[in-house]
Amino acid sequence: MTMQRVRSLYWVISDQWRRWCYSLREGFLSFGFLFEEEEFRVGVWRSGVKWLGVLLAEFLVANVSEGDISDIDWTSDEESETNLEAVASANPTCTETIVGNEEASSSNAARSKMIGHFVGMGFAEKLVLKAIDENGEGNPDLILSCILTFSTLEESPPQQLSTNSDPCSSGYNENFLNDLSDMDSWSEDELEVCLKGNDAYKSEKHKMLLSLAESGSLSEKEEKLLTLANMGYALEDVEIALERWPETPVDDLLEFIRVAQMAREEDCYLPEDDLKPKHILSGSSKSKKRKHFEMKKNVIEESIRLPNPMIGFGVPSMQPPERVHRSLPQEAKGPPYFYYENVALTPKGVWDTISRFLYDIEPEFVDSKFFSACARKRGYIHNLPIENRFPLVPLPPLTIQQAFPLSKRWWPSWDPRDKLNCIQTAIASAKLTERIRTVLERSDGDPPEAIQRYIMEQCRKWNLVWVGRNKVAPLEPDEVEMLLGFPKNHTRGGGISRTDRYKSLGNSFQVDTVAYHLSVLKDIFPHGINVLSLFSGIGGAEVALHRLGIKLKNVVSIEKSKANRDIVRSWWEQTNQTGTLIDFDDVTLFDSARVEQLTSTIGGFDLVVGGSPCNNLAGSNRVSRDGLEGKESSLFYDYFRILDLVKIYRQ
DNA sequence: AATACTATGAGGTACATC
DNA sequence: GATGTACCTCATAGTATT
Repeated sequence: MTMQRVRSLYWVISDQWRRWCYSLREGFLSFGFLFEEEEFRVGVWRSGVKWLGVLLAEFLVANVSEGDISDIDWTSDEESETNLEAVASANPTCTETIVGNEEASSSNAARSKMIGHFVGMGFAEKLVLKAIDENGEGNPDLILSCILTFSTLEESPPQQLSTNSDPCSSGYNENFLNDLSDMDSWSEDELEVCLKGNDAYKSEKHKMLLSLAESGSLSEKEEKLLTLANMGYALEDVEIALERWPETPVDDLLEFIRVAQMAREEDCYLPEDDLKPKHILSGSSKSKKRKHFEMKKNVIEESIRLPNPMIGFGVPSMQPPERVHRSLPQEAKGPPYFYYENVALTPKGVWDTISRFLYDIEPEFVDSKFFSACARKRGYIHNLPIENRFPLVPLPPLTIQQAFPLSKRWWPSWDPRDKLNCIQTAIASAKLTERIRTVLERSDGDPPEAIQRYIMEQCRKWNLVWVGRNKVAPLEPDEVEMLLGFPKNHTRGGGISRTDRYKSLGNSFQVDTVAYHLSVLKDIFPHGINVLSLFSGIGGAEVALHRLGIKLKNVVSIEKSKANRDIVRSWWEQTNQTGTLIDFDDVTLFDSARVEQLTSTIGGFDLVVGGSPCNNLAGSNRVSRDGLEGKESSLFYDYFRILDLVKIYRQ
């Protein structure tokens, strides 16, 4: 790793404080790097580039936090552990260490936990202590906000490297990076780590392993090591890979190693070649390297692709895809189980970000057309088992003709549709359908092809169905309810307008799809579950669980719209639920105190379910399709925040 | 004041063709 | 590969009507 490479790292923070902190806590350093004036974000889902980032980060952490770099002006205050230590504490054991150093007189375990929590997020302990002293320990959100204020006051977030030397701010990054380039300050040990890719080191270690193998005293890990080394891979790479993913099969390790090698190949462009491991460079021409580089770029852009057919891990009506097993990272495993939903066709990079926050779990993209007569392409990220799912019965109609048998009589032969498009929040006006009718009445029999094309275009655009001779109409609200799997008149009453019914329905889950995924909970929780439902809307998740026959013990529902809350409340009473329904209106105000209180009251949430606002992601939005940072869609981060709190308090 | 209507494309994916 | 074609999308803001 050349120092030039290290210098080109920069930290993606600026106005994105929260993400940075959380990513840090998750163990993924959320930084990017610049290469030839192009920006690369690190941490892209399942792309080799993330691994490159992890590799770089581990290198930095290993070599700096453990070493004694005397000329870095961290601080004169020994209490300040520096944020860098917190970076190291992306490894949870390190967090514990820091908490453990906390004076034993601090018998208050909650305080300790709290400090550890924030330090683990990457804040300097000094700031954390200060914030806790000022705010007490009762309200973590307040403390977080206070810490952020301190941090912001003490620095201006670096877009580029500068010379900020404040140890309590991210200025440490800059010092740390700049000073890394100063080789004089490196201890011999550190240099040895840098150099250990060279041939001498490699062959010696390799020889040692070979001799151990002869005596038959190799551990499983060493055996893997030797296997890969014999295949010609650098021991250095194999060791790093094995250390990080000890349980990983050899095939996956190979991919990691390949990425590591590509990382070093990139370094070939840079002037300082001294530290380069020679075994990787031999015979690689510049054009070949360029090819690699471009390939990696594509990896970023195409890191998440939609499956075709869009059936996720399988749907009832089709043969399951080849892959029927998945392994989740330890930290993602339930309980609590969680289920997150949003539109599949977002602006680029959005699902990468969402996945990165939700434990790097691969999104399951499913089109509800396999569960309903209407399409609904959505992505779901969850930690539920994917074996032994079962669908709701009765199976809903899967074609327009089955769903609307009366329409057959009026359906013209030149309208080939058997599925409706995605149900949205607005419907066609009566003017449009009237226009279509008058156009059609001008011609006997089939209209001219141009007219047919126009009408088909409008029918697809507005999801129109044939309801009479020459007469098309938008779906009625109760028909939408049926297509989405809700009971008839679910959204009726309560003073809600027709327009708002369409809006609420258009923003909802497709119940059969969600229920199919949630069905595995029935065996896990035979006596019922406690549900935290964020962005509940008209209660798609609740209806799905109820229809699955899963008893709802306690449901805490957070929904902004009063009309929607009333709908869920009304449904709750109509269905004679024996559990308790508690509702809140503002997800941003749902803080740790509430989570703690509710957790202790009901005994822990078993499921956190929700689909965060899509309006800044959805293609229909021509005004404010701003991506995940949009006004409403950024509430996704609250989903993550609250899920995180639920996990903390459930322990 | 509440509700209904209307104008407003970009940004993708998927597939065929060259 | 490059290019062209067909198709689809959990919406919003302003205006008109009830």
